[in-house]
Amino acid sequence: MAAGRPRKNPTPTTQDPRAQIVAAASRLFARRGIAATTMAEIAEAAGLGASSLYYWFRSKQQILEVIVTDVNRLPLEFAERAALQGGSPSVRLWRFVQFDAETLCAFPFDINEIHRLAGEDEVTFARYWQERQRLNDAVEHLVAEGTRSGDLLDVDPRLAALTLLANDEAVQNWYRPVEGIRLAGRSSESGGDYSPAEIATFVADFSLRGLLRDPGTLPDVRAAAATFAPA
Amino acid sequence: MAAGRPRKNPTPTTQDPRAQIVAAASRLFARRGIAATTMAEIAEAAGLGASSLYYWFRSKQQILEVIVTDVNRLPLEFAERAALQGGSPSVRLWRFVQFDAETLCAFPFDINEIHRLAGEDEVTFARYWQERQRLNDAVEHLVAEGTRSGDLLDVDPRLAALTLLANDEAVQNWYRPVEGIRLAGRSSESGGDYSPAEIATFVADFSLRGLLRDPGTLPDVRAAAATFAPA
DNA sequence: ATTATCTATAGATCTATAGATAATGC
DNA sequence: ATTATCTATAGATCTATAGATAATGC
Repeated sequence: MAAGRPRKNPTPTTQDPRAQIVAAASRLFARRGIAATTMAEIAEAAGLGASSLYYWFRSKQQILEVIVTDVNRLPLEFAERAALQGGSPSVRLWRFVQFDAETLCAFPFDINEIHRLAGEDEVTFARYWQERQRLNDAVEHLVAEGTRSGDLLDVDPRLAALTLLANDEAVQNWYRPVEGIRLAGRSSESGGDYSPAEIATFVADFSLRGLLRDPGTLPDVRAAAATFAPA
Repeated sequence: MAAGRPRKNPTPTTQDPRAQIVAAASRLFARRGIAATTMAEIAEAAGLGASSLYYWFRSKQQILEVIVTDVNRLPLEFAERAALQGGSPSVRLWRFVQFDAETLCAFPFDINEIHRLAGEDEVTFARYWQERQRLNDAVEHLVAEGTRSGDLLDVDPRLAALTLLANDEAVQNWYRPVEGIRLAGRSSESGGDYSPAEIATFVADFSLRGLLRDPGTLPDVRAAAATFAPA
């Protein structure tokens, strides 16, 4: 209908087109895959004509770049805040794994597809790779600390960090909060569904038990993690 | 140059076009993603003209269907053979996880993308979902058995099975045997690379430690698993 | 004047088919 | 006659740009 310029300064406007485009693209990327989503679909979902999209973003990659930043940023911020909040290395690690897994449940992108696309354009995704690096390093560092303190087994800290992060992301391989998408798991009659928090706690328990020198201390770790949970 | 019909009966011919197409498509799907791979690229990689491909396969989905069957079939066969070979539930589980993780290292498809595409066409991929089901059930059953025997902790067997399978597949999120693809992990100067066997063993140890009632028995489990390894 | 939208469309690419052509086996 | 390939191309779709148009703030 009407063309023209919407309000901008009065309030930061929840209608900000960039934010709406990003939100629409997020939903579509998660549901149909990034490569399979067209600019026209994104535009329509954001309530724009197909070509108006190019006024805000020059390409699909640039939309993806904005989205994808959060994948690393949220866990990274948590990891760095958690480091300050204290607690033993294993407590901090439990907290991190629980947060990371739960975050990724709510963020159902295909990490593999993201890595592929981000790998094809290292310029646009420079920040992504940089933060990904920091995340890897932070977790590796935390594991190494735990090993040194005697909390954790004497594992290869880098391999352990990669495995931990991959396992958190792996939840995506079968958990789908989006409707209309078939679950990899059996939709059995009883108890077919799990909540993100439930899944994340399971993964955190599972992971820590896999690393703790004395797995019997897991209940204490869990309790301590709950107490100190950063806001 | 020359058109015409190549030999067929004399020997089963390692040149079988179907097999070559599938092999070429596998490589491309793994490297560039399924959605991003065109029929023309597959044809060229298989040494065919773009249109000759349609003589063998009517669509990309039908090529994928052939490929994707192995993702479930190999672990499934292993799981069912392993069940006959005996050993305690935890020994069989260790063996399975090690095999599954190592297999998936050599099979670098994006499981998430496969699930998405296979979910969009349940007719073509009926067999895939059916075998996927059996695999889930087999692992769930194995975990339940271990819980009953007292080998394993009293976990939710379905959630544990989903997590185990997802973790094996998660190795794909950072392990890439294909050249030219950037690793998610840090390419640190020293010891940046791990072999599939090494990774799979780490994952199996990690997973079993996460489930064993007495993680101290892990070395025994490992030793027994190695001894009884099915051919 | 600036900001943001629209219509229209060029150009690239991709899927899939039609129909000609060639080699082999009967 | 059958099997398998090729060339050529129609038709669909997608990206991205050009240029007109409209609303707002100065």
